Amino acid sequence: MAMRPTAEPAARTTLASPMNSAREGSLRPEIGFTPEPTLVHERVIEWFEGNARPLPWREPDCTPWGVMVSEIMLQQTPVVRVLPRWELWMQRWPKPADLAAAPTSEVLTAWDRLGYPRRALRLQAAAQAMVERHQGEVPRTAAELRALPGVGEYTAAAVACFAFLEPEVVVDTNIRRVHARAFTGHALPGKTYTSAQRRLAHELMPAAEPDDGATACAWNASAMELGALICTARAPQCQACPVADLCAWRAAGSPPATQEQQTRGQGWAGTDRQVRGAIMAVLRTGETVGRTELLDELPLPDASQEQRSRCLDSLLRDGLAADDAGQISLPGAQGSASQGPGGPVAGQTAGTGSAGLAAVEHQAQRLGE
DNA sequence: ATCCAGTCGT
DNA sequence: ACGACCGGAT
Repeated sequence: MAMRPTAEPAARTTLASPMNSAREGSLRPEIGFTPEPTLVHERVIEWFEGNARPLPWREPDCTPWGVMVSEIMLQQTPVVRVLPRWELWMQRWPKPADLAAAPTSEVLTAWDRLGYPRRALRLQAAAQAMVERHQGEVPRTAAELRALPGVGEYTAAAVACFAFLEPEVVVDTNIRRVHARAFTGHALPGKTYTSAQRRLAHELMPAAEPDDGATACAWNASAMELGALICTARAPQCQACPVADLCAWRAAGSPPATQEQQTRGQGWAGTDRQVRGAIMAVLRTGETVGRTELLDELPLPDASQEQRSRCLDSLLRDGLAADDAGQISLPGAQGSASQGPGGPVAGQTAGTGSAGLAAVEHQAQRLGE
């Protein structure tokens, strides 16, 4: 696992591909032109070396805990909104044990307006589970990570890969889109992650030596970054894409997304999510208020009494709020202690400037020490 | 209205 | 497999 700093980048090693034997691609009747994965790997990884954003959780000195915190915060949340919260979070709770011992009210306040605050609850529950089951350390394997609260298929693979260089198949919304365009020839991947897409993602992984996760991780990080910066959902920057000439979607004439591929909007105004968010915004100020006053002061004139009440009850059930004899506040002490029936959701149970592949290499170094 | 490094319960 | 779950920006 240990890689010397002067070692040749993993991307330079020969990449074997199980798919096509042709040098540049193949013509499949039902799809059209399909590029040779090996060539795409080489191009995208090289592009990543010079174009990756210098994100702190990709720095060589970032701990696995820092990687994990970033992955949770980044769920359905853009990088620019995560950055400041992540910095404060890591400064305040540099290890899982620190977060595990923190008052939940402080955890939710620090989460601020990142959205989906149940993620903060689950992250604290995950930290507590790591203290109990993993000696306060972030576990190394995707299977162990997957068992933690708030860690799904994507996050388990991402933490195992980016923090420990495990050769996991990482598939997020960016990567699904890159695959859909470059290899399947579709404008968008569709709403649901299908088994066919999962199979394709596995087939597309570079086949490196069994013990070398660096190449797999470089491909994961590179494809993700390409989707985030170039192969974006709308107005992709194909003129700056390193594989524009290999892209199946481009080869097909860049057909627009079909109705099937469109993602239905979730809506916001008038939803319970908006009302819950408004309640949480009040509680985050640190205020402790009577149930009636709290519901009355919500800045949502269109929300019915019934909806307000229902949303507060759901927050109490989720462990995002606490009710002390009619006085509502953020939940006080650590995580699971005194909650309503059922308990809280959490329950128990790049080198500085250019970063890029250099960061992956440095991670390898650190792990080898 | 759509998108964003998704997860969870039904 | 589908909907709920936050919030800001385009």
